[in-house]
Amino acid sequence: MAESGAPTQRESMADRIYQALKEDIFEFRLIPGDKFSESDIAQRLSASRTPVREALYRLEREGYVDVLFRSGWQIRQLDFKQIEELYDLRITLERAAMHKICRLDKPPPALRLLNDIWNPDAPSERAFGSTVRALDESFHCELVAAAGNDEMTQVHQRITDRLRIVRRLDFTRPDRIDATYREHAEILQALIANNPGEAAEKMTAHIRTSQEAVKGISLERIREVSQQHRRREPGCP
Amino acid sequence: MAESGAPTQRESMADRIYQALKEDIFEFRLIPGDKFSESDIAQRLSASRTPVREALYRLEREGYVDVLFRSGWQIRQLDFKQIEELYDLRITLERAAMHKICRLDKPPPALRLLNDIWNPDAPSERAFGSTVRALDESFHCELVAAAGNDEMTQVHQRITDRLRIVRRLDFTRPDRIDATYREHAEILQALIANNPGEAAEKMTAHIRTSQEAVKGISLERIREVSQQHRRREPGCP
DNA sequence: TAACACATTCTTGTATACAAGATTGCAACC
DNA sequence: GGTTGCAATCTTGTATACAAGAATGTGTTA
Repeated sequence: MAESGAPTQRESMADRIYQALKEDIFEFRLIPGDKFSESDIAQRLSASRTPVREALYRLEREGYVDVLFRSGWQIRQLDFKQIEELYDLRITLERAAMHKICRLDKPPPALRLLNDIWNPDAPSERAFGSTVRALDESFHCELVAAAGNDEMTQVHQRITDRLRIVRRLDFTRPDRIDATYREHAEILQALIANNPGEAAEKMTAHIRTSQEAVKGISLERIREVSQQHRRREPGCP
Repeated sequence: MAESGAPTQRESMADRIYQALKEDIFEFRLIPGDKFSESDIAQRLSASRTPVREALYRLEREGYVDVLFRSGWQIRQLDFKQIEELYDLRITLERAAMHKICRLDKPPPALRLLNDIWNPDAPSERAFGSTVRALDESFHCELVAAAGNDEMTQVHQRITDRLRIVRRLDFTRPDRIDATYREHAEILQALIANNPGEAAEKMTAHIRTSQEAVKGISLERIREVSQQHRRREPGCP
């Protein structure tokens, strides 16, 4: 649905700023601890403070930034307890999705489509690097969406966004990529065989692996990656 | 925790307006379909448009109002599919909470406290009417909180808020109050007996009952109740 | 009466002005 | 050097001004 039918309003300035800032965070151009003021952003993005504030408050409610009363804004620090809890909640939702999918009248088309990706006939069709990361994310999101509860899908999407930053630091080791293909394939097989219990167990184990990998992350690691990114695409803030 | 220790900032105007509007919605002073402008609210609450907008956008993201481009704001219509999905998600979360509670090292104190309320030694200690409604809400919220995942608790709280409007129209028939006491007591007994499966099943059935009761709700019913409220406390918008 | 044209009013979205207070830099002093 | 006092600057929170366009009411015409 590109450019959906209702052109009630062009994308507002506030939306653009929101998107831009969120991308800055995901791309490590803004990292935890970075401080800035509303005027900084407004100047950089050629806007006034009003839409900037709107975007920032949205990001604040979603957990990405903190506002310090009369002392500027700050990219929120990593909170490892929170990350654990978000993973935990993700597991709860995705397990529930497994059961819901198996209770559907007929298997959703997404199952076949995903199976084509993760059970490729020719192993050479496998993707690499950052593509796998994006594919992995959409695997989980599409499975939850296939369960048919939009509210659940939205909550899950918000969690996925929130965890993207730390997950970007994983997904480097090739053995994990191999394992991801294998585990996704097994989950899909269990779903197609209408075995929700097995699918849920395999999904739990799969996510726990990711959760474990993320535990080693530190602010230093983020700084490193941020530096690498900056060197590759210079001229940014 | 009244007036928590960090007086970093007095409650902002935007916060006050947000709370006031949310209460207006919960108390049926604003009902689905009602239209108004930012200036209306600003004048009524003696503020400027800026904090009003902030509050409104927050309410919009939480699903309570819609902004119509250059045509004012509107209390969001009831969406029965969404209500179904929210109930469904609530069941998912509360079932998960049952299992989490039983996996804790030792039973949380909340269990005993809740048991004192819902398994009262003397049946005469039972609460009535709107008190039961509030107690029921906190029963569910506190159980989820007892599971120990703050992120889950927050998501659940948001869902609870969102469903409060329709749940207020339930909880009138005395037989439902009796049943609520019985069902809550049974859930707590199952938890104390460390039987998560049974607790989850009973919780599911309990919530489904509420979900069914809510299905009969219509906009007309809300209008009626709104009129009653207005008559009782006149002088409001 | 019904329908159309036009002008007025109203609405949001954005930009800017102002207020209260936090932060910071610097000079003076021990 | 280390600390204190103070003023200049910066910051958010709120109020207001303006712009583009939607909604509405009114007068006119048939």
